[in-house]
Amino acid sequence: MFDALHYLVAQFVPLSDREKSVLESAFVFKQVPRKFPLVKHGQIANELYFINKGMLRLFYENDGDEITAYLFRENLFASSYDSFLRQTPSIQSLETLEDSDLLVITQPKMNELYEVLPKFNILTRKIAEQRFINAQQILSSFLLDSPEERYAKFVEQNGDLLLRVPHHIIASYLGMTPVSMSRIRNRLAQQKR
Amino acid sequence: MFDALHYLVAQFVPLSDREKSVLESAFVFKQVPRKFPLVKHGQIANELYFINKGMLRLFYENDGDEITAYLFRENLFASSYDSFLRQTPSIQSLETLEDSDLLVITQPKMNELYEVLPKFNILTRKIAEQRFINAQQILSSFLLDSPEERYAKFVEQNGDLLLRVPHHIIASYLGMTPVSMSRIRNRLAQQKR
DNA sequence: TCCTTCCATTAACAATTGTAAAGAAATGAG
DNA sequence: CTCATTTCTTTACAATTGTTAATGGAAGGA
Repeated sequence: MFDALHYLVAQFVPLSDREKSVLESAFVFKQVPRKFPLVKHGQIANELYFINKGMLRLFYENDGDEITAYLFRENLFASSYDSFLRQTPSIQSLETLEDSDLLVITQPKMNELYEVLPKFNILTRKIAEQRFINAQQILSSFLLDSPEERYAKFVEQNGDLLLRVPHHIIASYLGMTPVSMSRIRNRLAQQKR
Repeated sequence: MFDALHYLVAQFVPLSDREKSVLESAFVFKQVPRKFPLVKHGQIANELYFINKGMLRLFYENDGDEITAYLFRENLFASSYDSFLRQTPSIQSLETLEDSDLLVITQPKMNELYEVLPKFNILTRKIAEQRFINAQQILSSFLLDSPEERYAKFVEQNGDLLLRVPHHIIASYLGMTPVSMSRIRNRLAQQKR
């Protein structure tokens, strides 16, 4: 149950067996169905999720329709970070896209871990740094690439998601409408022929 | 010379007079002219800058033309963060937009500070967190707002920069061409009448 | 001060995107 | 298995953006 978590943590900071069990005890296993709301916008996010199985989507609610901010797959930590970090009402919502197996840690448990296991500071800092670098990469794609190039890069890096995630959710993640994405798909398919 | 720096640091973590002087001694004052290159893309960024006076721009070089990634004004830390944090070749360039007064700290000096002044960890973590939240805000503007709304928000928050920074540099920061930004300015000006 | 370079706007045209609506196909819940 | 819902694509039209080029004006360096 904790294999994937330990594997990820080990990439950032090595832990002894005893430290590993301390880490494990801070998490609670939770199985949630598809379309399950984990954070609603306006609420304060007080849980951080490690995804053992399934998929989560972080999204904005913009007068009626939903705009994807990020897609989290297996073996990633997911949360409405700004809300979780600063304990402020979230401007985003977090929901499962599939039936999911999650390891859940609460904000109070996090603070306990910081005291008992100082190395945990390094882990969260590195995760935050990675999130920043990641956000910057996505941002650069909006500045440097055309919608067509942005879609092409997405397929390169996350092609499998086209079969797992509804296209209109991917389209809003790429900053375009489903109609426009369908046209781009058509254009690229014809270029290949 | 260090007033603004101390003021910013105090917002994150309180320092004693002795700690302040330790902090000061890690920085070197540097006066650089307009259009001075601080980091060239491909190089590893080994300096972090606090801006006492002037203005810096972080930008991508995309076959010939330059796309603004961020504009740094007075009283901010500036750097090609991903390169500085991970000591990898920078994909961005950093340059002054005006004659600038900078406080410079090198990567080795930073590491010394971490050891002598443990509180420094908190400071850099919070700065990194702020940068992430900031990047996410900009990204959300690309997902949620039209180019026209994006320009309007920029004017609200950074209107003074319209008089300090060439418009084509702002346009690329907003993900549009100077021509399109000029049209948007025209449209918004007519709505006011 | 003069001269060169840079800069902002405008125009015209092509290309792309958004919007609204409709239909076909796939999916999920009971 | 069946039916209602969701999802993807296509079409037609309006609106916006990108591109290229030209102009007048501002700014910077010697």
